[in-house]
Amino acid sequence: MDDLIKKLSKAEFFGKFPESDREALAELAITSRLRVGEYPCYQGDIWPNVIFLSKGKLDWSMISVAGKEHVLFSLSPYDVFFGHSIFDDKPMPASLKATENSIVYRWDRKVILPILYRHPETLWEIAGMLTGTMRKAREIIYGLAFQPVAGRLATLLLDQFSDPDDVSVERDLTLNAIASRVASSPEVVCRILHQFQSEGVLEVTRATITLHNRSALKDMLEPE
Amino acid sequence: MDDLIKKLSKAEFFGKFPESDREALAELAITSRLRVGEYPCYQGDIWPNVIFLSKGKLDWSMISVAGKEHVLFSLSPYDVFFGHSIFDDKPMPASLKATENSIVYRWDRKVILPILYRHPETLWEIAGMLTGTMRKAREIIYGLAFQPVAGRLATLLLDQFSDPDDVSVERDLTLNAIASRVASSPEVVCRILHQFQSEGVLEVTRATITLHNRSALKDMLEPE
DNA sequence: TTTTCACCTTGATATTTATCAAGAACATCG
DNA sequence: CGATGTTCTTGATAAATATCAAGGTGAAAA
Repeated sequence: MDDLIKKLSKAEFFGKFPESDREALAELAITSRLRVGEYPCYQGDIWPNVIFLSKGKLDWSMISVAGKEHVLFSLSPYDVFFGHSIFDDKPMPASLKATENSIVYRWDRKVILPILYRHPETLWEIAGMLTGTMRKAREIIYGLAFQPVAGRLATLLLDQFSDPDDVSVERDLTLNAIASRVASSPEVVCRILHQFQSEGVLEVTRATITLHNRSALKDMLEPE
Repeated sequence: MDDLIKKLSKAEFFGKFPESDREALAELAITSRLRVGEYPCYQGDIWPNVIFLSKGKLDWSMISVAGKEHVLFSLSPYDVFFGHSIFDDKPMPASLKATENSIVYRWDRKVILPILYRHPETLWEIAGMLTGTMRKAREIIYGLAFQPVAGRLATLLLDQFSDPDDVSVERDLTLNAIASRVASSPEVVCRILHQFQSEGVLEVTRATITLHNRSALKDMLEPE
């Protein structure tokens, strides 16, 4: 419990709250333990909640009528997520799916709204968070509208190698997982990865990816 | 001036404000007249403003490094738009472009923020508006990730024929304009339009489009 | 150690989409 | 009314992507 209070203080959003509010939040939180593959919230649900991810990983993903999945982004520990329905009571436009065993704290609108209203700046901060998500969505649209699969894959890789010193990463994503993030198929991803390899940009083995030429990936995105 | 106060009261967002606030807003608004093709805000600008469109039409669109344009949605009279920068001081992710001669009222953050803070519920409403745009973005992503051009075109047409009684619309969009909304090229749009015609779904002339089979368009989106 | 299973890899092929080019239809303006 | 410029249309072609199928690889479980 004290543990949760401390964790909340590390969250970008709740960190700005006064300690007393965090205590109240910790008091009211509903804890869930999620197994890999479970969905705390499913596309189409009315789900007026706020969650705080304490441990694990959640994917925010859409599922098409044909059954394909597209992962828009993931939540990591200390992330806070506001369900769309909390603002407009309409169905959720995508699903949350646990890709690791996770621990999640949840508050219903009825519970959290009074606390949020204690300090109006908080409400303004919410708009800031939502703007952040809108910017992410914009990047996704940009990729889909203007870039070929190779470009989207390059973006994803640059994201994985975000630390300029890292030249090698464990492959924690399967080809299927990658495909569902770049809106393509595992076969195509496989081919492009090997094409990058043949161009000397990187090296793939079953367990790792080693980056040899970061700027080649960047140039692919902003030609010049 | 009184005119503006009255118009503001018809806006979804400002309509919920007390009259006195609308008066203050009308007082502080900066008016711009825009010609077709002008950009009140350009992708990359820091633009911490709120605008109210009184007359005309504005497109919210992204431009790729290669120079292609993708229109995400349009603003119509009485729409209110919050520039992303107002929440996070970062560059705007897309541009606003006048596609008709327009009249726009604008408030800078410094000016409007005190008024918004008068009533905290207002701040919550903002989150609701942003959620609305996020839902639009979600639809766009869904189209790009899961649907072929024909499907996106079908969605756009159903949108144009939103009134179930309308079977014929003036073509106010050129093939180029349509292409930049479905992220494709005018040639491809032209072909698909004629393909729809040959299937008896609709009829295209230079000036109008007549819908013969609305459900065929819908079935295209949700196969079954 | 063998079995099993999920994942990766590659080829062959079909489909979709983009692009280039050229001509036709139409509207506008002098 | 003719000239001009934009928009539409269509063909030919190339490129990108999806899909199906089959076999390979490695890790974990029995």
